[in-house]
Amino acid sequence: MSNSASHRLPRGADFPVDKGGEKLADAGDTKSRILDAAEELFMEHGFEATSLRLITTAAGVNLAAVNYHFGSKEELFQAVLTRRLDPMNQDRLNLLTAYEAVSSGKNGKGALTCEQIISAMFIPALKLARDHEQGGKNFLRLLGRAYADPAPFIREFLSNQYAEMIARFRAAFARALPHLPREEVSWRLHFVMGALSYTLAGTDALKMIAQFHPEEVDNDELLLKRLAPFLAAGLRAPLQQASDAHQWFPET
Amino acid sequence: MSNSASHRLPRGADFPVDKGGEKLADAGDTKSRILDAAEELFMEHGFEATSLRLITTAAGVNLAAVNYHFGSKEELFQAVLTRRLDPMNQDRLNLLTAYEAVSSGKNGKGALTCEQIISAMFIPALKLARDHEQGGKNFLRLLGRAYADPAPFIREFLSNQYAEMIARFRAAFARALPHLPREEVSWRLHFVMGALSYTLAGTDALKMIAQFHPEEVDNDELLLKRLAPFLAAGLRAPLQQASDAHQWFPET
DNA sequence: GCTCGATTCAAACGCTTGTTTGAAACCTTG
DNA sequence: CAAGGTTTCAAACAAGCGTTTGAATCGAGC
Repeated sequence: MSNSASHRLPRGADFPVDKGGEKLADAGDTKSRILDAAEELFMEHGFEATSLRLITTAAGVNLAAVNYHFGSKEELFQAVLTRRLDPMNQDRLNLLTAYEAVSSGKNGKGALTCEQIISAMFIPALKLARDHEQGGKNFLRLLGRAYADPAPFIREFLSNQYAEMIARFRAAFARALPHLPREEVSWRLHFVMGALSYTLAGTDALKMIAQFHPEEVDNDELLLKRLAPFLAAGLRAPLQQASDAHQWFPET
Repeated sequence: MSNSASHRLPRGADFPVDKGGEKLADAGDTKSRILDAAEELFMEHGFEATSLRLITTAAGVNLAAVNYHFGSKEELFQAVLTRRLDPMNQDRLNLLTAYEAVSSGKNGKGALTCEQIISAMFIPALKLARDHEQGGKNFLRLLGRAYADPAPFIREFLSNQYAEMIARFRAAFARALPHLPREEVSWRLHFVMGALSYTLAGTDALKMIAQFHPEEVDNDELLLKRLAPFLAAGLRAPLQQASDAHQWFPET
C-alpha cells in the first residue's frame, strides 16, 4: 500500500527502461510492437490525431502498456523519434569527420566541397530510405512532419537532437563557402534542411504537383539524387547584393 | 416544428453564406472575428490541438457560432485558408500572365527567366508578409504548416486550391529550362514549393538553426530575398547524369 | 514449489472534444 | 407596433481522450 512498489512507474526517471537487459527489440517485444505501430500511425495521422487506443490495438497490446512502458503519449512519441534519429545523426557526424580527415590529409586547409557535405547529410538518410522491410521510410516521413509540428515539446526535442549536428555542418559549410557571410551560410543551411525535410515528408504533397510514375514516387532514393544537385547549386549561388534586390522584388 | 425552418443549417449547401449581402467582413462581424481568432490559434497550435472553445473564447463569441456560421470545424479551417489563399494564388496567376505578355512582345518565343517566374510566385506571398496590422504573416505560417499536415481533408483542399497555379507555373518553368526533361522540371518545382512553404512556416524552426538577430527573424521579406536567389541557382543546376550519381551516393 | 518482482489485463476515472438543441434576443420589414 | 426571419445564448449531448487502478498472470531464482 505504501509507495515503495517500484513497478508502477512513480513518474521519475526509473522506468523499466530496458531494465530487462541489453537485448534490443525482440520484434515480438511489447515495447517494439508499440514503437512500430506508433511510427506508422503517427506518420499517417499526426501526433494529436493518433489515439493511444488506435496504437495499442494495431500493436495487439493492452491500452495501459504505453503508459507502463513509456510513461506518457508524449514520451512515446519521443521514443519513436529517438530510436532512429539518434543513430542517423551520429552517422552524419561520423561521415563528416571521415571526409574531413581525408581532405585535411590532401591539403593543409581541410575544406570540403558542398557536394561532400551534402553527401554526409543525405547518405545516412538514404540508408534509412533503403531500409525496406523495416519502417525506415515511414520514419523519414514522420520526421519530415515532426519538423513542421507546432507542439512545443516536439520542437524542443528536435532542437536538442539536432543541435550538435547543425553546429558541425554549419562550420563545414562556412569553410566550403568562405566568400559568404556567416549569416548567409546559416540561412542557406536552413533552406537545405527545409527542402530535405519537406521532400522526405512527401508522398501526398507529391500528388499535388506530380502526376507521373506513381510507382516511382515511392522511391526516396531517386528523390534524394535529384534534390542533392539542386541544393548544391543553390548553396553556391552568388551572394545577392542589396543593390540587386529590386531585380526580384520591386519596392512599391 | 417542421423541418421547414431554414435557419438551422440543414447540413446542405444553403448556409447563411454571406446571405446577409455582399458586404465583406465588418471587422466586428462575428464571422470575421472567428476567422481572425482561428487563423492565429490554428497557426499556433495546429488544427487538431486547437479546440472550438479556445477559438470562440478568443473571438468573444458563443461556442455555437462556429457551427452556425461555418457548419463544422473542418469547414472553418478551410474558410480560414480560402480567405487569403484564393486571392494570393490569383495574384500569382495574374503576375505570371503579365510577365508573359511583356516577354512575348519582345521576342517571338515568350520564355521567361527563372527569376521572373520565381518573382511571380514570391511577390504575392511577400505582399501578404508585408501586410502588417492584418494577420498576413500569421496566415503564411499557417499555410506552411497546412502543407505538412497529414489530415486528408486538408491535403485534398490544398490540392484543389493549387492545381491551376501549379500547372501554369510548371509550364512556365518548362519553357524557361528547355534543356531539362519535363520530369526533372516537375521535381525542381516541387523543391521550390517545398523550400518556400517550409521557410514561411518558420519562426520556431529557425531557432533550431539560427541564433542570430531574434528581432530580424520575424522579417519574412528578408527571408524571401535570400531564398529566391538560392532557388534560382538550384533550378539552373546542370542535369545530373546517371553516370555521375556515384559522385553523390556511393553504391556501397 | 513457492515467492516476489515484472508485466498484462479489463475496467473505470475525470475531463475535453465537436456538435446539437430550444429558447431568448435582435433587427429588419411591412 | 407586430411579424418573422436571423443571430446569439446557455446548456446539454454522446463520444473519445490520456491516464490510473487493482487484480490477474507470468517467469525466473532460491
